[in-house]
Amino acid sequence: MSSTPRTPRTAVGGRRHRVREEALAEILRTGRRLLVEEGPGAVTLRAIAREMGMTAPALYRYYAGHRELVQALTSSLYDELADALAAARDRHPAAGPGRQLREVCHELRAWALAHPREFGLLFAKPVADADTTPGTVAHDSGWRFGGVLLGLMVELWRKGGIRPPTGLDPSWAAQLEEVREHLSGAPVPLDVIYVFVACWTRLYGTVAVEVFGHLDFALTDPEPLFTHTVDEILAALGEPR
Amino acid sequence: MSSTPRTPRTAVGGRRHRVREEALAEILRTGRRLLVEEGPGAVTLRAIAREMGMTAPALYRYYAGHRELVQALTSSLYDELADALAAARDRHPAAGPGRQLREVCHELRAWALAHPREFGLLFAKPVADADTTPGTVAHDSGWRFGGVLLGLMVELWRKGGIRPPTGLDPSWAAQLEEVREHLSGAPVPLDVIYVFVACWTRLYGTVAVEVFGHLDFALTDPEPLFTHTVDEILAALGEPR
DNA sequence: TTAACGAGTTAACGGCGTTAACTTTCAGGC
DNA sequence: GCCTGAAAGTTAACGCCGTTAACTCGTTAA
Repeated sequence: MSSTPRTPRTAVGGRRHRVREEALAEILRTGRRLLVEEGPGAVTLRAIAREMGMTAPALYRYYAGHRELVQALTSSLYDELADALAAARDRHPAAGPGRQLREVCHELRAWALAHPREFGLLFAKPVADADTTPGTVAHDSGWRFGGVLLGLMVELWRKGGIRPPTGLDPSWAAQLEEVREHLSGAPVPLDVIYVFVACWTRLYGTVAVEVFGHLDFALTDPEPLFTHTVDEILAALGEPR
Repeated sequence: MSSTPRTPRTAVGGRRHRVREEALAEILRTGRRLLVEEGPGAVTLRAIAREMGMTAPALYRYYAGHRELVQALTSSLYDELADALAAARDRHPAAGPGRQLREVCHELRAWALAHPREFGLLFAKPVADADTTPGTVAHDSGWRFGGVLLGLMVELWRKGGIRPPTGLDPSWAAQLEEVREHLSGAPVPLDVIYVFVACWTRLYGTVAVEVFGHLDFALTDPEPLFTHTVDEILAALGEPR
């Protein structure tokens, strides 16, 4: 049995620690380049090591295996997407949550179209395919990403424009606690969260169906459809065009 | 160079032809079982051959390679899904296209939840990942599947309930010809096709986001959300609840 | 009857993830 | 200032994968 620790105890200030951080960053950089230039199938331990002038087993000093490396790459991409969305949100800080959410939606589509392979890695697969254990880092980064959308939706709810559908059987939504935990203490009612999820579903579907090419058969330019969908989403959140 | 023809010329009535057809069917059956029981990564030439008591190179008598085999599996799954949707459509033939489309939407979700791995193979990946050449059999089977939805939408359009959004810039939709070809001569206007695509996008997104587990964080039972979404889709097609 | 062909085999190549056993380099305590 | 131990990296190997080449065997059709 190998006695190598997963995360070696390098002094945080020391040189060794700095070199290790840079190696970790280069691994993710290389993996992403392979993902972008040659597709998800090319993100391979041996290929990454080759590009870095190393051999594959050396990567086990940094990640427990191929799956963990891809997981780390996924997390970093979630973070980057979250940053892009946050930047779009803060582009016009005084414009109000409606306008800001509109910007964020379009930024999501723009990011997906500019980085289709990355978007595919994040969203084009079952989040739990009997492999990825829940509660991982990817899960947290996913929350960072979704939090940008949720935060603006909460602001819109505070403005009072949301009219949740009446008569909804509240037989669902028991895990509200986790959502509320990530909403940092906003007592959002259940039916409003329902609206949030409905809007998120719609946004995701619109972007995914376009990026994954399932729309090529019908539309040459899906942009008007997207803008129209965002209009309807914002109308559902009490912010008509 | 190997001189083996891709599709040997076996007499269509003869015994040899029958045996070959059964072998082709068994390959797909085995591939699907591996997909369902062990995930997409287990659909392997060697594994399929092993299960069938053969060796991997023998499969090259039936498919040009791994990609073509998976493609054939994809097509057969599209066909099965199309059959399921058509059956749901014909369950209540006299109920009118609105009720029928409602049934079909719920059947789509039911099929996806009952066969998540298959659904993932069909929809959880870029349709053109620099590999799959367009115009293949999968493309045709995909049309068979989408045709069930499109057909009912056309019927709804004939009923006259659709109010397409006004003032849409028609800068999109040049490939209407291909859509019309598969609509078998129904002169559907552009803005109505726009409504079709918007509804299809919404339906796909709702099902996909649930099946791929991107909703687990918020909802324990997404069924009410789905029913509500179908209601809105049908309202957009002129068939309020 | 015989020649062609379909179906299947074995052997091999290169690439993959992963493990084991080894060497080298370097940081920190005596 | 040396020494020890851990971190970083190596080579070799195992079993998987897709794919190709060269071969055998049985059936079919002329």
